[in-house]
This record gives sequence, C-alpha cells and structure tokens, in this order.
Amino acid sequence: MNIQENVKNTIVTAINQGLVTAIENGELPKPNADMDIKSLIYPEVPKDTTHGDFACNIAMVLAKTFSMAPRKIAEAIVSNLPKCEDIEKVEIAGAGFINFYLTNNWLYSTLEAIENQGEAYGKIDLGKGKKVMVEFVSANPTGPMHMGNARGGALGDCLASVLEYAGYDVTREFYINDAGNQIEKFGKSLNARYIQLLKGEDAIEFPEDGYQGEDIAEHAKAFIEINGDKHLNMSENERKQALIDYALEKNIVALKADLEKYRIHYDVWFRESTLHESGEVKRAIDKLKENGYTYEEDGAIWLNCEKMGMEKNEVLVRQNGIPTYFAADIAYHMNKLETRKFDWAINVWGADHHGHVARMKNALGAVGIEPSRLDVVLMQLVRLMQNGEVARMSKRTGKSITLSDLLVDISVDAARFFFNLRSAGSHLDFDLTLAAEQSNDNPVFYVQYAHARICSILRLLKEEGTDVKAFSDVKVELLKEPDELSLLKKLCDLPEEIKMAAESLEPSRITRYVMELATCFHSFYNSCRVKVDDTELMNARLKLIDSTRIVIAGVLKMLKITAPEKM
RNA sequence: GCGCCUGUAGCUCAGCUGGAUAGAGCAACUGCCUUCUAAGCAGUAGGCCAAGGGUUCAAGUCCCCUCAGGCGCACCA
Repeated sequence: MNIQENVKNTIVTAINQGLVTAIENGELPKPNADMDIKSLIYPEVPKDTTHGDFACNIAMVLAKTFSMAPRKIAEAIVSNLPKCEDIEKVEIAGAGFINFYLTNNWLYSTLEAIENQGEAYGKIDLGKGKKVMVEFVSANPTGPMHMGNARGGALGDCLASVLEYAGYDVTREFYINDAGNQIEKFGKSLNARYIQLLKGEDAIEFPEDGYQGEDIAEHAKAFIEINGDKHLNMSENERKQALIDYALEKNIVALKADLEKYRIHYDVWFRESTLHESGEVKRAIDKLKENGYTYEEDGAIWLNCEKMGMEKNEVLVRQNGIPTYFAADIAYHMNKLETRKFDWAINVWGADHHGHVARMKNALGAVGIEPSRLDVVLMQLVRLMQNGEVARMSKRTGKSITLSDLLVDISVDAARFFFNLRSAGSHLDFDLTLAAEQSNDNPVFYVQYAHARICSILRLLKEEGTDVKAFSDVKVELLKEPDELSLLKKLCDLPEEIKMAAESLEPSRITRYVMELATCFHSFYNSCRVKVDDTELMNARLKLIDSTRIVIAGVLKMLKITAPEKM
C-alpha cells in the first residue's frame, strides 16, 4: 500500500468531480469531448509547507482551453468540490494554485503500515514481477578492479536492490570477458614474463602493448612454482593457453572475493567464451545476415549501420575470421532477452562506452528484439585524486589503485554510501587522502548515528519497563509538533521515493532520502523528548521513533550498509 | 570536425511529468550538553542557476545558438 499515492488519488478524484460538477452547472465551459481532463490533474507536494500538504495547478493548465483567468477556474472547482473527511481546508493561492490542507490521519496511518510491513515497508509493485537483469562492473578479468569499478559496483548493486523493492524479479550478473583480443594480449604478456623468469630478461622482448602490471609477473612466478619449467618445451600457443587458463581463474576468484568483500553477490557469472563455444555468436551473425543487415568488404563481414540511420558501419567478423567484441555482445544480449527470456536488461557502463549504446540498441532491432528492452545506465568516470592531485598510481605501492586498496583506507559502509551519493551522470573526483582522513565526515555516519540514537532510547526505556506498543494501543493523534509531523511525512515518502528511483534508474535518490530522514529524526530529537511524564505522549513518540528505526534499518539493509545499535 | 555527458553558493552536489521566496552538506560566523548518544540541533552569511536568444500565464527545468570542461568517434573491449 502506497499511502501517498492513495491520498493523491483521493485529491485527483475530488478535483475531477469538482470540475465535472462545475461544467454541468455551467460555471465552466464544456471542453472538447476527446479531452481527458482527469489525466491533467497532478497534485504535488509543495516545497513550502505553508502552501498545504498538496497543491494542484490544474486551473492554470486549463486557463487557455477555457479562455478564463486561472483563479476564476480555481474558484469554480473549489466551490464544487465534494465533501471529504480527509481534507481539512482548501485554499486558492498565487496565480491559481489550489492548495489542500489535510487532516493528519494519512500521516498516522504510515505508522500502521510500517508496523504491518516491518523492513519490507517501502516495497511497491511497480515491476509486477517482470524479470530484469542488471549487469554491472563486468571488469576486465586480466587484472584487479579500479576505482570506476568501485562506483559501478555500488551503483549497479543498489540499482538492483531498488528494482527489487519496486517489485521486479532481479538477477545480478557479471559478464566475464574471457575471450577476444585482451585475453590474447594477456597470454602474450604472461608468456613473456614466463620466459623472462626462466631464461633471463633479454630472452624475449616484452610485447609493446602488453600488460605492464606486476600481477602478470606474479602469476608467471606462481605458475612456475607449481609446474616447473615443463611448459618451456611446448609450442607457444600451448604454453600461452596453459598460462591463461591458470591466471584467468586466479583473477576471477580474486574478483569474486573482492566483490564479496564489497558486499556484492552475483546470481550469475557469465562467460563470454561460452557464447563462442555454443555457436551463439555465429547464430547472431547468421540472423543479421538473414535479415539483410550485413555485407562483405575487404574480407570482413560488416554490419550495415548506415542502413539503420547511423553514421558508421561496424565490423562483425574480422578479415582473420575472428568475430569482434561487438558480435559477441549482440549474441550476449540475444542470450539475455531471447534465450533466457529476461523482460528487461539493464547495463551499467562507464561513460567512455557511450558510443556503443546506440549501436547495441540498433543491432537488437536488426535481430528482431525491441530495443527498448535494453537500457544502459551511463556512469561518468571517477577521477582519482591523491593529496589534491590527479593520481594514476598509488603513491604507497607504486601500483595502480584498486578496490581492495580503497577498502584498506575506508570502510565498506563509507565507500558504498559515498559512491551512491551522486547521480550516475555526475562527474566525480575522488580524493583518497581526503576520504581516508575525513571518513568521519562521511554522511553515512550521520545516518547510522540516527539509528544508534534511537536504539539507545529504546534500550533505556526498555530497562525501565516501557516497550513499544502496538499501533492500535497508541494515541498517535498526540503527535502534532512540527518536527513530529515532518518526520512522519518523511516516513510516508519512502514508497514514492522507491518509485521515482526505479523509474529514473537512480539509486542515489534513496541514499539522499535516508539522509533526509536522518535529518528529520535529529531535528525531532532536539526539539521533542521521548521520555516524558505524559505516558500517552511517550508511547506515541516511542512508536514514532521505533518506526523511524525500522525504516532506516530497512533502507540501509537495502543499500547493504550496516545499522549499528551503538556508536 | 561529428556525437554523448557536465556547467546551480568559496568547494562537493540536490532540485521529481515546467509552478509560488532556487535547497542540502563541507568551509566561515553566532548560539545550544547537571535531563533519552553534541558523530547532533538551531541560526547568520553566501546566487545574474556559464553567456545570449526563443516558447509559455509561468523556465534552473523545454527549444536554438555560443563558451568552458570531461569522454567517445579501431578489423580494441
């Protein structure tokens, strides 16, 4: 049950009825028969609370249609509004706003909803059980994860949680790029380090475009410790393959471990190589051929993107017969949307891949899949700073800075919260030095502190024999201080916030919501005491803060952040 | 050159299908702990919403143009 939505519906119905009556009375002109006036009625929460609980601009919207002054229209509507016990008073203000002041009953019923639903409060049925896959991070398995993956991880994981709350059947997936060029490069790099370790630095030249990181040499060294030098006599291809098989598995295990530490658990780890082995890549290309979107040139097979209104054509199969990443990606999305029958696929990509979005969607259209079934959340890249300067390498270790390095300096709670503070589209500078120094300033502690404070009061009162009462035994109407009401209002907002976060694919809304909720609580805490002589009032406030505790804990759990009872 | 993203307080960012006086946090300043956790609260100050045009009763929000920054434009992924 979404209380706010119900209240809005009540108001829409009332306004609509007022309109209809006014038209019947002849106080307002008759609109065209095909005009759906009801759909134009949008009550919204005014920024300024003195403008009522909900405001509606319908009179201004209809001014032109009716050729009347907005205030006149508003007066006609208001004088014909049906009686409604939830509406305390209605005022016409400003240019023609109709402001609704409601009784507090709807706010009080929030406490009942929280009691009934517990930590599930806030869940809605926007998704109606539709199957959606969120694919995120999908970091290159040739090395450890960087700061961008840290942001993408927090973003994707929380987006998945938000969609779960919104009623979708969500699968989290990691796409392992264990095929293609970068694996080839990985193999060449490993091979070079392997030979250098056994036969000396000068025995083989390190590939120009190879992976320079120390982790490559470490893999080669560990490989030698296990297998000795027996691979030296094999063909280069056999040796490379053995090295790749060994190092890739190690890397994947490390990726899994790092992500688990970051509290991200995937339902599926999907390997690109399986798409090649199963023939799905070939089938995707055949399908494109069949539908007339391919042609051959210079010995390569091309996708005719110009035919789909795009500027540039793309290679699907190289001259050497090896399919491109793009071809595999088309097969992958066919696998998601056709083979595995997901209704909706969401990918979290770094903004540097934005050029790929339109191509991918068009390619889906070309194989007969509705492109709107794929959404891509583009995340702006993280620019890593250290001591106020742009940093590429960690000054401490000399290696590039990884997710695990980050988690040495700041807590998982702080990292997840920080990376979900801003919308995906905002460019982000991340100063590791500052983050480590000021981790106490991280707003996550502000929210956790609110939770701990509530727990502390509950503990104290419990020791004195006072427990939280059931909603039906509490005189909630005693809650009427401004800070009590704004806290109630904020609690009431959660389902609506979930809805907006899900619709806009912006989990950062929820992070900001829970901060605002904490603000409401802290204000309440400073202006109203819970432990007061008036037992009825104490019980009402106790109910209020316990409900707040449940909501904060629930939201933090959704974001996979701990909710400490003491700080 | 073409395309995508961004530009709002000193700094980092919100601003919901256009709505009433543009909001937070940090930094600065002033108050509030013998009473439930001061990791908190209340308040002051800080703005030509990058510049210019347009649409509208109404523009930070929509359209056009310019400027600045980031990122793309491979038989890489």
